Amino acid sequence: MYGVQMSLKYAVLGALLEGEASGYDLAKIFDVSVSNFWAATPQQLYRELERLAADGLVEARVVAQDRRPNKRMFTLSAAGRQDLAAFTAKEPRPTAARDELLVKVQALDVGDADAVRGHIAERMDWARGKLARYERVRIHLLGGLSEEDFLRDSDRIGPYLTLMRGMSFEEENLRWARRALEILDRRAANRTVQLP
Amino acid sequence: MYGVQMSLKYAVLGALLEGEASGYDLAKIFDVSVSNFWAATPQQLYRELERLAADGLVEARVVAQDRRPNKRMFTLSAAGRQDLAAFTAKEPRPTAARDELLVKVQALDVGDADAVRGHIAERMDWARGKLARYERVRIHLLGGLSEEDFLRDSDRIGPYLTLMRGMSFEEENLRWARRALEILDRRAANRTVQLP
DNA sequence: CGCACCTATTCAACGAATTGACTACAAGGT
DNA sequence: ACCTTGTAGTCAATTCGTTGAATAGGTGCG
Repeated sequence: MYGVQMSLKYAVLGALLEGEASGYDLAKIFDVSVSNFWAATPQQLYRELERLAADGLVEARVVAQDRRPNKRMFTLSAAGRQDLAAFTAKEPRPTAARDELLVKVQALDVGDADAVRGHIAERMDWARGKLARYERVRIHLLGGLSEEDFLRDSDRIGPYLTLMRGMSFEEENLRWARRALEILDRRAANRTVQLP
Repeated sequence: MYGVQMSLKYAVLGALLEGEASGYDLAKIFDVSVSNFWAATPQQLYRELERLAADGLVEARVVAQDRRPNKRMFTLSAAGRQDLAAFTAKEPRPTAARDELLVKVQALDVGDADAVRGHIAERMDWARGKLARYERVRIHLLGGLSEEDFLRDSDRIGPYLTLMRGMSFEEENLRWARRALEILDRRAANRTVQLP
């Protein structure tokens, strides 16, 4: 039935902990937060929801709307919740990184260093944008509480912890990129001096 | 011929900038450094090398060994080097994250919080090990020079920049994990006090 | 008035990735 | 003699991921 690469399944079940959602809703939720640690396209989500429904891990109902296409809303079933809980106890497999920018950085010395410089600068813009969106999500999660109170009293801190991770990841991205640009610029300056 | 997801191709070509290597060698190189930004299994590498050779981007020669199976050694061809250089100029696609640990952290509140705590602690051990190995690679890359001298004078800084990224990524991992454990432990302590 | 974008999903096709099993031989230890 | 680990790969099956396109009405903008 399922391969070993089944985290998408649990990423979806985990997202449904927030409440009932359509495939379209999930696509948006993934876009703003889940994609930070598990990216998925809408097609993947629709397919996965189909399977989860077939396996009884989610319950589906069709909601007719006027002025809009029908939508199917999904909720976590008791079996789904149990499956998700059991999943948390199993060893996670190590992270598999996939960053095309770094493939380009690796080859920078035989390639177009200026273009790569540009890519790094764009990555910084992207990271700043992501951080701003994360900060909004954070405010929303806290719901008026201080971080300390929230983390002590809330009965649902998982999403906050993963959000913290997303934020510090992007901050780290920025730090690295700043340093890399500094290094590239210093070298570019040296080159122009040494080649009259 | 090729899809749009072609970074593995360039990760391999980039790794061959270091010199001639067999599929087996590449698997080891990926394991210690490249996998930090582009993970690949040996099977993927063998398949990719086959294709690269067919396309004339690498040159292959069979080396007969006694007491060992034959091996095929690959070198970057002029065409391969050009292709790699052209690749660096193109827009990189955004990073796609895949971290199963964070899927578990997200669902921690309905799952086995102690087990997840354990997974985070293991991730810290892993990160510390990775950092130690990176530090050895760093010393090797510097070849006796100070970082400043190396970054100013070397004609190949790409690998150093990606290594920096790998190191700061793991350091960030550690910082996040420490904070997460702190939070989980504080909550666990509160629970035992409040449930007599 | 028209055009582009948003909601909401489905389908088809293809390419990429993952897993497990299998082949061989060598070196080193118990 | 046996077992494990390391070298150096290949093959087949299946799952996963990606892209493009089709459907179909609604909303906002100039």
